[in-house]
Amino acid sequence: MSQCSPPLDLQKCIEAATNCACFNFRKASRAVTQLFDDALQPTGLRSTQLVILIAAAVFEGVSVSRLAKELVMDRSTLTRNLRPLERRGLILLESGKDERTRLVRLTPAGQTDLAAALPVWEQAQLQFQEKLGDERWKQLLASLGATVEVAHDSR
Amino acid sequence: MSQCSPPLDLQKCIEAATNCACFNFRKASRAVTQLFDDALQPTGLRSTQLVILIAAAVFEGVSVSRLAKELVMDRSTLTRNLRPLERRGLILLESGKDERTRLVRLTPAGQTDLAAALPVWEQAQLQFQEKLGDERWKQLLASLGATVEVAHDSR
DNA sequence: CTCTATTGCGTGCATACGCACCCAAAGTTG
DNA sequence: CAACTTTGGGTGCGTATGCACGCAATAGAG
Repeated sequence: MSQCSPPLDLQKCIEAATNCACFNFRKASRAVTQLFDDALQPTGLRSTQLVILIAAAVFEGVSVSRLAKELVMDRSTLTRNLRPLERRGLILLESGKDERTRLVRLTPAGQTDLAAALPVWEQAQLQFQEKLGDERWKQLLASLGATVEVAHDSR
Repeated sequence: MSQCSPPLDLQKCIEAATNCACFNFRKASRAVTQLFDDALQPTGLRSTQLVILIAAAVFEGVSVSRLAKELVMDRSTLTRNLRPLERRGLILLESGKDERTRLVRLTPAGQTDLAAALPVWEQAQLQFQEKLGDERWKQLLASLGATVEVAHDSR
């Protein structure tokens, strides 16, 4: 068997570590998540949970599947992410006319907590924007959107 | 008690949903991760695992803590992420001179799998770059780096 | 109306993520 | 050296993530 495995190209590894889209996105995502989780701590909500509450407010009475599509998230992931919020009484899952669907609604407590968290979120967001530079953020936001389209919609 | 909770401003919610850095980063991160996990499936490695193998190759014999810092990841997260790779015999954790440290090394099997996965990764990366636009990706990569600095180093 | 395909959700499984906490080894100070 | 501090790691807990699979309700075909 003269078939030997290709030698491990360290240079390629370094290049991959530097340029990998997946790695760099995940890394940035972790860093930003921590920043926002930190800021949101006094609200008792994680950034992921705040996002869900916001989406529940905007898409009042939406089904789980539809909401998952909006958030570009697996349906089963959303199902589980809803659980802690439901336990804490911030959202409610009720059946629609179609007995299969489960409609997501904000409870009054959820509305209160969301309303209280929004200013805290805004503060964190503005601080981040400022530190990154408004112009750069604007551009970055557009690129994040383009990335989702490229990565998700072409699957 | 005339102290009523602030009314829930739907417009603010929509604005938050649209602009939130955390949400948009996490969303993009999910989409890109799926794209790469998809592409990497024949290699038997997830994108997160490939990244760790690459890092293990580049930082040969590095400690867990140091590697976690490099990857901008919690130490305990890395500890657990190493486990499946160790079980599969792709990496090895050995003690250093300092009895506290655990040094991460690629096994021969790990080197083989990594070498085999690199071309697959490159294919996925190039495809993504091409669809997003090379110039845009270049810019985006720089902004991702700046984001990590802003979000992480300022904590 | 029955049979079948589709749709909406949930669960089991495995991994990914980070905080709080604990333990042991190494360094520091008196 | 003994006592304290710092450092490197792991674990318990709870959440986040998605795939494969299964179940029930609906829609569609005949």
